Amino acid sequence: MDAKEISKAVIKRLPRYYRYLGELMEEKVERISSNDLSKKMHVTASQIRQDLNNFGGFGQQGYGYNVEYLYTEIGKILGLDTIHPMIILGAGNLGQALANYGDFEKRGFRLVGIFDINPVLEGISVRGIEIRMINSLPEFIRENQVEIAILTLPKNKAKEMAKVLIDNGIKAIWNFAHTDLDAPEDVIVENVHLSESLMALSYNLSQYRNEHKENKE
Amino acid sequence: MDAKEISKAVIKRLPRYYRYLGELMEEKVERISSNDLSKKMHVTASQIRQDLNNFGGFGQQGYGYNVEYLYTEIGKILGLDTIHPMIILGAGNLGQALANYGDFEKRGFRLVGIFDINPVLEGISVRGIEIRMINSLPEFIRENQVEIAILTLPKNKAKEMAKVLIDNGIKAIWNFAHTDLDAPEDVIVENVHLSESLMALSYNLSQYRNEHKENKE
DNA sequence: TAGATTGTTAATCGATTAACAATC
DNA sequence: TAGATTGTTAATCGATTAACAATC
Repeated sequence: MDAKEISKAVIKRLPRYYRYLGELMEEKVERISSNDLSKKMHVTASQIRQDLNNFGGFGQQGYGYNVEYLYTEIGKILGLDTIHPMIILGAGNLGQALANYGDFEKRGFRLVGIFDINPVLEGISVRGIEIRMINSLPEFIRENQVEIAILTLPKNKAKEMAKVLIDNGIKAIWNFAHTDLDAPEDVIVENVHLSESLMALSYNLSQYRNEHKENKE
Repeated sequence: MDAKEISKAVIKRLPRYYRYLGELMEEKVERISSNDLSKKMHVTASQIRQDLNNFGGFGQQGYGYNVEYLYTEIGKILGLDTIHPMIILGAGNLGQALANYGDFEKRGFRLVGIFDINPVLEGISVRGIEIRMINSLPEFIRENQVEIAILTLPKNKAKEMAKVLIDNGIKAIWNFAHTDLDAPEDVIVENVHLSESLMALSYNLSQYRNEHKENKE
């Protein structure tokens, strides 16, 4: 009874609603209409109402949406009302940067371990968490009920380590390696391919230049 | 005469084609059909042919696509055949991690400067590039013809600094700050909202759990 | 009550997939 | 030439927008 499947596009927009609602709360705004929110966010009011109604009627006719209530509800939908024990695999620059990013913690993402394959790093602490070696990974995942693994290893190691993670029962992988991972259906993989994002930027840059070249000749 | 507008969805897929073609080259594969590539990438062959034909007929009937040729052509489309001088704004953990990421360089993204607002960091070198203060930014952008700014400042500083960048002629901003930026149409903004990506992962995690709860009771 | 604004259905738009003639 | 595979048109599918009755 999983009702209607929610489209990926809708899911991707939810965190942005959540962010704007958080800002409205900081500004002590109590209620907002889909129309006002649409102007702030540069989307259509219709899309906002459609998106929210996938999850239930959070608004009230003639009134709009209660900001705090909607914020909380979207938080629940996103699973931010639960603690998610999380490890980092790859204690390089990016891994350490993510380890040092404190905001995750307050959304329920609790970093409990950092792992690497390089013995030189063993025992070094990042944000009070000491770097462990891969051989202790299986036991650690079980004992700490780790759900999420952040994968910041180089691509040649990533696929192999993803397998280890999956074999040991990890539920989700946040993948920063420049490769696609093979994972069974019940393991969630969310990719952050930074170089691909930069290439998209680069495309738009070249594109804009070409479009405006003729006019200048 | 900018012909037909290419959809954003297509652009987002190009870097992935580029990555797979690069891997095929490493494996010394000379040619590939849309059908074989579609199996590797888990997309439809039809989509591959449609996508590529937005930019021209790169294939040959009865033969398929020449891997190296297609790789080069997609590289050109993405603007990877040009040098893009680039600066980082925000020398925190993430900024330094990106500075240390060497792969950008070989795609034409040349890091020429790192800036911060914290005077303590002034003069410290990251990857041979010393951290500069914001007051020298305008002159630096002009003299080095900087095109791209990587914005890794905290969100309260990001909007303000984006304005400085734009006023001084930056062409594109790769935005890692947890906020949307206001930019005129001719300035490209590519957002990387890491926490939103993690929330999407979290949603899928909760979702999967809910779908399988009933079965276990 | 009258005005405002949602929830929801219907219409439109765009993107993906299927099909096949063209052609190497 | 026969077989393979593209480029491209047509069909389908899904997502976005518009419209409006329901209702606070």
